[in-house]
Amino acid sequence: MSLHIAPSRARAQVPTATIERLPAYLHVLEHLRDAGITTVSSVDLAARSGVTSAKLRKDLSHLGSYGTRGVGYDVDFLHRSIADWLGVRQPLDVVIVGVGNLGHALAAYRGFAGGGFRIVGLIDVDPDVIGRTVACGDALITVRPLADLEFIAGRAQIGVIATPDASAQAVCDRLVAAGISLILSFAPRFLSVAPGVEVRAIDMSVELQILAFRQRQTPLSAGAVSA
Amino acid sequence: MSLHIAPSRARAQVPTATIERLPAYLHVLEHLRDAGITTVSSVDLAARSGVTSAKLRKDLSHLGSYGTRGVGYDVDFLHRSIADWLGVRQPLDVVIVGVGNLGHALAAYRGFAGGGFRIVGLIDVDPDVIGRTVACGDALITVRPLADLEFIAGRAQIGVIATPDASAQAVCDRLVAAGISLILSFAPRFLSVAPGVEVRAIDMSVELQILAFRQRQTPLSAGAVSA
DNA sequence: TAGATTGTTAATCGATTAACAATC
DNA sequence: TAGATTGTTAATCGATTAACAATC
Repeated sequence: MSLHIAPSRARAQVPTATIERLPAYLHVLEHLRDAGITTVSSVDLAARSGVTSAKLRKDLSHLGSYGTRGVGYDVDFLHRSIADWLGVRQPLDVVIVGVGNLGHALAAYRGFAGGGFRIVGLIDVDPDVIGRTVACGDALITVRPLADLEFIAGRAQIGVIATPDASAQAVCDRLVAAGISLILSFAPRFLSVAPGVEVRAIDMSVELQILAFRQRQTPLSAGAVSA
Repeated sequence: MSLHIAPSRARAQVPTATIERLPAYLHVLEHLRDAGITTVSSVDLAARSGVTSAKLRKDLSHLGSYGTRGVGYDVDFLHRSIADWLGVRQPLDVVIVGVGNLGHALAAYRGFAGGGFRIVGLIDVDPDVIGRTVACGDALITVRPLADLEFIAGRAQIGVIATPDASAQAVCDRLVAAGISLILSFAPRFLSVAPGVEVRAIDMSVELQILAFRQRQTPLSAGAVSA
């Protein structure tokens, strides 16, 4: 990586692969903390996260030096350090477009609050759904019509697309036009967006296909236990 | 990769990264086919899939030679070839444990049938939900009690865990004990399983955190447009 | 001091990319 | 033939791993 551009914020580039694992560590650390465990070794934490200890130590070493040789990591301190580093402490506002079964499931999802996210808006087109109140963590949010999308999106940083496939691209375009640059999509279609907008797409069917194929290709497990 | 073991089924190992992209190509090809487009170039197909054309050609080259130089790929032939190769033609049976909002969303998901999956069972603990009939694609499936898990699992190859976090590991253990070796989990916790069992976990909160962080780290887009 | 465990090094492995010869 | 596009090569890049010196 050597895209020098700009006065460069020194923070030595952390590998993508590492970033994608950090939330998992965070989650395990929360479990440990809740269980009253105060210290953990890289071997233990790694096993609970489904990675090797070498990989875990390498990952953490990119963020800094948070452990004590001969002892391990302080659960609470490491958790705070990673959370700070990821920027989880400063919650991001989320708008969900499409309040069907999936939208409801997402709204009800307890993990959001803990992960530093706050649902600030729910949008749908169905007259039967518009106006209904949905419990999102502690808050009660009223479902608003599609016409209000721009207004609501203006208050959010993240847009979640949980609409049918056919409407996904249109919704995506409107979200981007309203200033959203982070989109999580559950529609089984590739969304094209302007440069600078980050899209992460989850397609259940694709996930199942990958899973099914992996098994077929490795009939005699090569270590198994995945995250 | 050189894990020689066993009489080795020659089929030259295809890279994991390639396998994970194949379902996306498949999906775009379906769109093209439905739109009546019969031929597509690697540049076009790649753009619609969110990858570079070099990567696409390299990926396809691992499966075989399905294009025509100077012309491109026949949409229908390439689709059939990839589908055959992935083994999508022979549908896999799925049991979903946990029929809350997420379970319902999964059951209603149209993409499953097209992707070569068939839902054969729904399990829940809630007396209000047990006995209810849910439309899964064409089929109507009745939600059965947790006690029936082993019976239903015996008829399935894939288990989907859509229960609350607290029950996930227990359900996972029972699925594995019942002979399931492919598990897709939506519980935000790491599941430990015996070697040979493949687990793929999707945690919405983790997905959002990765998304949010990516944006923070690349303030001036480095190409953007992701799959 | 002896035992334990981190943080880092260097070697290996796998994935991406650009370029182009082969060929329609 | 001229133009287009594949399939493959070789170079680059990034991620994983094992081993160990540093240090509690």
